[in-house]
Amino acid sequence: MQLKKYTDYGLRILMYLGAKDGAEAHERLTTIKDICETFSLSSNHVNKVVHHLGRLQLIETRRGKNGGFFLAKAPNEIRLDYVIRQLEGDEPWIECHNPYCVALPACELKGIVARGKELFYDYLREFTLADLLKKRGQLQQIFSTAS
Amino acid sequence: MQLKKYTDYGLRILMYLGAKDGAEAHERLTTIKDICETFSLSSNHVNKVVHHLGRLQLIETRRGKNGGFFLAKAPNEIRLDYVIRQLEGDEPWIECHNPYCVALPACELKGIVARGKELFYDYLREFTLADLLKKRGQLQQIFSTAS
DNA sequence: TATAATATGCATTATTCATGTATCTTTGAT
DNA sequence: ATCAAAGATACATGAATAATGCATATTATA
Repeated sequence: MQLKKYTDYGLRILMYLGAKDGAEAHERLTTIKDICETFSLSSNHVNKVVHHLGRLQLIETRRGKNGGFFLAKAPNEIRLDYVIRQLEGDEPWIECHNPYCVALPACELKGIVARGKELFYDYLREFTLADLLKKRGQLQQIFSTAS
Repeated sequence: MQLKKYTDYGLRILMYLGAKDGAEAHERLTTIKDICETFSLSSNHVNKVVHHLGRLQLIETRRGKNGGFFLAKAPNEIRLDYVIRQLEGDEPWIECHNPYCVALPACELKGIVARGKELFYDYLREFTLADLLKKRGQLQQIFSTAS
């Protein structure tokens, strides 16, 4: 029971972009290479996450020379429940059908777990990317000296 | 992001035993074979889960001929948060150390996710095995005609 | 037109969960 | 006593999915 690295990487990318938010346009432009060097990750996976964040319209991506990506919304408009739900995938946390469980018609469990899952996301809903940037200065410093 | 089948099987076993709770001693005695036939599961995995439930003192196991296992506590004393935490393992839902994340010193995320996880378990804490047995009659019927 | 960036699809590897096989230990029945 | 039936235990194998790698297409700019 753990979030995927995929999701984790997505959040780190948003934090990286958020730390630059408000800077000049050309300063904000970040490449996959930047992310990989900063967090010591392989470019393939990051590539896919960036693409996904683009499809979700959380970031804007620019192809071609001098391309890159940047936040498409203000940090306080990017809710954590949405990001995690989307990157993680939103399947039930308990599998009643694989293999099929005979108790299913009389089972109270699936509802309880499903409600618990919603409470988890309800809590995340209270936070946005802006909350992840409380120590923005420190993050900027970390990111500028990493790589 | 999903509970393990291992955990799921554990809960099903408890439901099976709970449906029999209160019956004569020899009626309550259940074997791994019974469980496997009822839920169409392989005995190996169930074996391990039963052993685990025994170590947790949620069930009492009896080796040897005419052995088996049965609930060691009343259903309303078996809290779901405990069962799931123990069977599932209680690691953090986000991995900051694999690979190590440079943002860690200034990261607000791990705390938020950890708190969300606790809210999930806090909710489960409101329920016991007894709550999974609301439709006890129906469950008994299902279990007696399955296999 | 060359180059540097993302986009995309497919292949491979790694990890973890699930399952299988074998054998040991315990206990009751014959 | 011995046998058989049950869980206990250790190790091996298989399956699923996540993570990573590779190749190439597409796009945009200098």
